[in-house]
This record gives sequence, structure tokens and C-alpha cells, in this order.
Amino acid sequence: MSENNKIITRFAPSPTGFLHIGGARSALFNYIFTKQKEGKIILRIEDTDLERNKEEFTEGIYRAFEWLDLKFDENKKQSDNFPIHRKYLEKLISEGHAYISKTKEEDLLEAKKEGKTLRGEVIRFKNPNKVISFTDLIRGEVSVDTTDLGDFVIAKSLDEPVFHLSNVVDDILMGVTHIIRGEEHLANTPRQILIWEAVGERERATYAHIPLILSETREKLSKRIHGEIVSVEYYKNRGYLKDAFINFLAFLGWNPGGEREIYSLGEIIKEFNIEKVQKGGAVFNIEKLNWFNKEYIKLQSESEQLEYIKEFLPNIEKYSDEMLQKLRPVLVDRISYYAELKDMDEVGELDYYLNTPTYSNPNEIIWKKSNKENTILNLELIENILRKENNESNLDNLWEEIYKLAEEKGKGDILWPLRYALSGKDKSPDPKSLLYILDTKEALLRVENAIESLRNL
RNA sequence: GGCCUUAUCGUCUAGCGGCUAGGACAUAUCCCUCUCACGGAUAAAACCGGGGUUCGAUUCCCCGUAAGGUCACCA
Repeated sequence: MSENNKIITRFAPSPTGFLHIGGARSALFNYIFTKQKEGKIILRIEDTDLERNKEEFTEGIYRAFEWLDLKFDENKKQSDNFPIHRKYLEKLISEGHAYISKTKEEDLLEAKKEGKTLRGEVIRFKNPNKVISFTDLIRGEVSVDTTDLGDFVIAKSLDEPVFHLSNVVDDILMGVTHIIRGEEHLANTPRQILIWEAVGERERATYAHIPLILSETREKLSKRIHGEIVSVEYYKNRGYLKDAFINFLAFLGWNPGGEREIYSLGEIIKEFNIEKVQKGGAVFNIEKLNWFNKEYIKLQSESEQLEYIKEFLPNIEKYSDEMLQKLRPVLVDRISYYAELKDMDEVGELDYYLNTPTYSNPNEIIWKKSNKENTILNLELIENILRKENNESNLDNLWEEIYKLAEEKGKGDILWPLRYALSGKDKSPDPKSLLYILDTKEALLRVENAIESLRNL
């Protein structure tokens, strides 16, 4: 593709909040589309609303993209272009496409009642009142009579353009060829096309409006009512893997056909076809994300898993490296995202790795089909084995002996009390894993304690 | 309310005139098993309604219905 018909796209968030998952998906679709066509993608921070903008939100957006590892070819801030926007406003006015409009007294008064202040005059676009048709890559032909849009405001003053003007002028100036954005902008498109045509200069861009991400109740997901789950950083902080997150997001509203669902970004770029993007909104289902994430955790290398564990496991300083190594498979097996380690820690599911358990209800040491005497006897047999193997530290031998004993005496009658003695819990990983993770000396102590508790019963 | 958009299992979706309507998540049951988790298997579960077009509609058209978006001196 030659340089002058190269595809140019942009993602244009406003820094009035953290990056929304819907925004992330828009950006992702832009990114995928652009990479596939070997085009250029621009990140343009739309900071024209001076009152609501915050630098921290811009930072947050950058951080989110850094996490997702989506890199933009250009980084722009719309406010840098205010002088240019002014020139275009002047041009539109002199050509009769826009005019300065006095605000009506009654509107001024009404706004005051609501606590808002309106400018005495603003710049409005002179609506030619015609039917605008465009081809949306996802939706096909869309056609709207712009008459009922009226003469809409495009700037508060020559130096304060608002969204429609800045957005269109920048798209024209930056050579944007494809505008891929959320469906909430579909209704804005006709008036933006009106401005685009009034400015002239360039053939208009091709539009594609991607469906919204919906809540359980099928409405647009919003931070206000749906909370932090709409923020991309939430997923980063909860220990989701960016590849899983991207895979999930891309498959919300699109898929390559076929039955495979685990696709790397590179594979998605290869397979992507914007015309196959779903038209209807998609309900955001965190269960499915969790499944994707678990699949990606399984795909991680041991050292990657260890890194995440070190980041998310509470009281990490209390675990030795050796123990962490041993703990890794057990932990990874039980989570879909790494922050679940914190949840497990909070409910005490990790206690027994660090602390010798106490048996508040020793009856639970006894297997359901057994009795106290038998259990004490069996634990003593285990105790003997542990004592014998204590200095050899050969886990395989140790386990072999215990398992032989279990087969002899009945698995439940050996394995249950052993596991309970080691964990102090009715639910826990299997005793072999526990023995593997715990020091043999510690295991012996726990078995002795359990016997003691039973005797005192 | 006006305008725009959408409509396949509970959810994400495959399907692009003829299929026992396929897969995944979630659910249930079973297997594995001392418990939990993992894993494996099986099951239940959908074409919004009504008219056309057609030999034949989930698929094409129209009308309803429902849902969503948007109607700012926000983006």
C-alpha cells in the first residue's frame, strides 16, 4: 500500500474518567483493523472540555494502554489544536456555514435556575437541512434527515470549540480514513458529516460503529451505576492477564467462526473482518472472562506464574522461595485470576501453609465412616512413618508408604485424618500435595497435635 | 416522545434458503477421588410475534413487539 492511501485510524477518548472497557474495545478494534491493513493509528486525547478534564485521567488512559501493550503510532492532545480550530471556525463563519448566535433571554434564565451559566453568544452550525446517507462498515446504509437536528452549537467562542467541531476538524487534518467507534456515536455521525462537508478539503472517512457492551440488565455499562468493573485498570489490579482480557474483549461482538476461542492478538489481527462484527450489543459476562483468564494462566510458564503469585499473594515475605515453588501448582489450579489469592487468604484458606492449625472441633479429624479409636490408631501409624522418613526427605518414598498404608486400612480412614491433621480444614488440597509443601518436621508436629486433640476429646 | 439501531439457548455466539440449528461460559448429573479444586463425560437449554416472497424460511421483504443508543454551550 502506498503512503498516500495508507489507512489512518484513531482512538479519541476524553480524559474525564478512567479508560472504560467499552473504550478499550473500541481502541482494540481500531488497533486490530489498523494492524491488519498496515496503517497508522493515532491516540488523540479529546480534552476540549476544560472543566471536566483531569490530568490524572489522561495518565490513567496511558497506563491502561501500557498494560494492554497497545502502542499508538502518534500521541495527540486535542487542545494543542485550538488555534487551528479557530481558523476553521472563522472560515466556516465567513463562508456562511456557521454564525454567531445570541442566546435567548429565556434560555439564559432557565439555565440559571438549574445552576448552569450559558454564554451570551455561541457559534452555531448553519444546518442545510438535508438527508445524510453513509455506509457503515458494520451496519450498512444509514440515512438520516438532519432537519430535526437544528442549528447545533459547534463552539462556545472562537477559542472554545466543542466536540463536534474539534473532532471533525482533527479527523480531517490528521488524515483519518476510518472512524471506528462505539454505537453511542451513531447518532452524532450525520451532524459530523455535515461539518465535514462544509469544511470540504477531504473525502469523508468511512465509519464503523461497534455495538455497545451492556450490563446484565442490557443497558450501557457506566461507571456511575456499575462501578469499578467498567474500568480497565480494575482488571489489571485484579490480576487478569492482558492477553486473556484482549482475547475476551475482541470476542465480545466478533469471532472468526469455527469453534476455537483462544486466539492471540496476532492471530486475531490475521483473522479479523470488521464486517463480521456483531450489530447488537453484548452483555458483559465476567464468568466468561474468568474462563478465558484461567485458560491463559494455564498457558503461562512456571516462572511467569510465580511472578504473578509474588505480586498478589498476601504476606509474601513469610513464604520461602522453595515453598512458593512447591505451592505454585496448587495455587494456580484454584484460581481464575490472581487477586483470588487475596480472597483465599482473607477467608483463611491459606492459613495452614504458614501456621500450625488448631483443631477447634477434633471430631472433624475423624472420617465420616470411622471412629475416634480407629482414627487415633491410624494417625499413630502415619506418625511412625513420618518419624522414620523424617531425615531422609524423600517425598516419593514417604508417600509410597503412606499410600500403601491407605490401601491397607482404607483410603478414607488414612487420607482424611492425615489431610485434616495437616490442614485443619474439611476442604483442602490433597494430603500428598500438603506433605510436599510442608516441612516433614512440621507435618509430624501436626499429626501429633491432631492425635493429642483426639485423645482430649 | 422524535430520530437511529438491534433481535438464535440464561450469557457470548456459528449459521449467510433445505442442518437432528453447532460451539463456548454458566447450570445439572455422572466419572476421577479421603474433601476441595483440576480434569473427563453426559444432559437440559434458543431461532420475539404476525403477514408475505419461495417448492421450501432461523436466513430475504413488510408490519408489529421488545430492547438499546441519541436528542448539551459533555465527549
